[in-house]
Amino acid sequence: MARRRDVADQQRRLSAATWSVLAERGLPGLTLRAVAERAGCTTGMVLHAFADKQALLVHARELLHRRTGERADAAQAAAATPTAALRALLLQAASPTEEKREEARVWVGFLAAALADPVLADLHRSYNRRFVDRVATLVAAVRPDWSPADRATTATSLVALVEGLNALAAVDAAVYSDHAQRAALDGALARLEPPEPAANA
Amino acid sequence: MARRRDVADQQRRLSAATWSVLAERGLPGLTLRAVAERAGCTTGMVLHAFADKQALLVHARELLHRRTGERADAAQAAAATPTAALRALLLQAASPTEEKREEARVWVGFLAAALADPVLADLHRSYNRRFVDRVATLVAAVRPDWSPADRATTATSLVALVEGLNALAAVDAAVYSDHAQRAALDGALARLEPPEPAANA
DNA sequence: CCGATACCGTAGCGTACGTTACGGTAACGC
DNA sequence: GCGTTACCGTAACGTACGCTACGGTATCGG
Repeated sequence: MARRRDVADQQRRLSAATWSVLAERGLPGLTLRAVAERAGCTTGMVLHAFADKQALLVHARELLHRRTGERADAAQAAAATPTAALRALLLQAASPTEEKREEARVWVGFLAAALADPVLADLHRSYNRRFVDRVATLVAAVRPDWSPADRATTATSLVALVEGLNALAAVDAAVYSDHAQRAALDGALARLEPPEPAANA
Repeated sequence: MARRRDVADQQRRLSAATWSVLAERGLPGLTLRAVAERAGCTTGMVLHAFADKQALLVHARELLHRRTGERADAAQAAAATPTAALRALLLQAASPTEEKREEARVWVGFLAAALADPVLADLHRSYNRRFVDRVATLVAAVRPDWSPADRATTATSLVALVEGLNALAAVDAAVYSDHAQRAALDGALARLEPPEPAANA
């Protein structure tokens, strides 16, 4: 062995460069040359660290999942009740932060890329199902009286609404404004909270 | 002038070839060479009819809009009441037809492409707002007692839910099955139909 | 019946991409 | 201290893309 440089630091710098390119140029702009230029190295080193373009794509997809996952964890942890946690988890996805807009754009890009790339499609399914499970768990905590089928339907509906809002807001921020997104989620969440814990029907 | 061949027929054949390529290879596969090969001609003629790659993209985007618009018209026309029309319009978007899966995939591709192409972004905004207006009109007919703000929120929510379901179903048909999509839309539409036309609250 | 003209196929240019082969260089073992 | 070895920059190859220049061909006007 010889010349052992800081592999972890390289990986970190490449991750930062990858996300920087993704946020600025979108997924079609995520070329090996762009990542190398942003990281201050050459394509040789990038391919030495990733071996393949698809490995870079998988890494970038994991970056997106980690970002959204950490934010979801934080939103859930800050809430006291399951109802508040569910609300925080979903509303956190509809915020006017530029960081969120970046993530929404990147998410749309990966969604489109997954249509032609089976590996990315598997990743997308896995991550999305994890999100659905997260929402379904909170829904079960909020409404344990509902049937599992109803809870599952509610969870998938909420996820579809959130992702739909994010995807549409990425292109039309005027119609799908922050206010519109919050109002849409409030309306959907209203079906979970009965006005009074009285007798059913 | 000399040699006037059937321009309309050429346009029709190119449209069919364009959609065929789009459905099969997705938007990244929509190259001039692919369209030419599918239409049985060469890139020279394609560029003679479209002058530019972006003109082909715009034409393809209009094709998608026309397809979805015609289907929406048919769904609305077959319904008797505004409630049924709204339901038919939204449910029509959630059907197990392979044709619909194609359209959903193409829609996702154009959504992602709009993030980097201002022309496609304008088209997307225009078409999507037309869809929102269509839904909003039906919502206004169903619930004239609601405020315009509530009706607008409901319309954008329904559109976001439908597009989110379609986009997610394009990648994960198991979780977002036909049954799941119908159940999600039924739940969202339930908020529009009060159980009895009794007094408010 | 023939020249002019609109049409379109052929071929290729320039570019950017992923990928690879190779050489230089710096670090570790002995 | 030096040879070995891992590491990475350089350069280029092959491919596919959008696009264009040019020439052949079929069609219409006279």
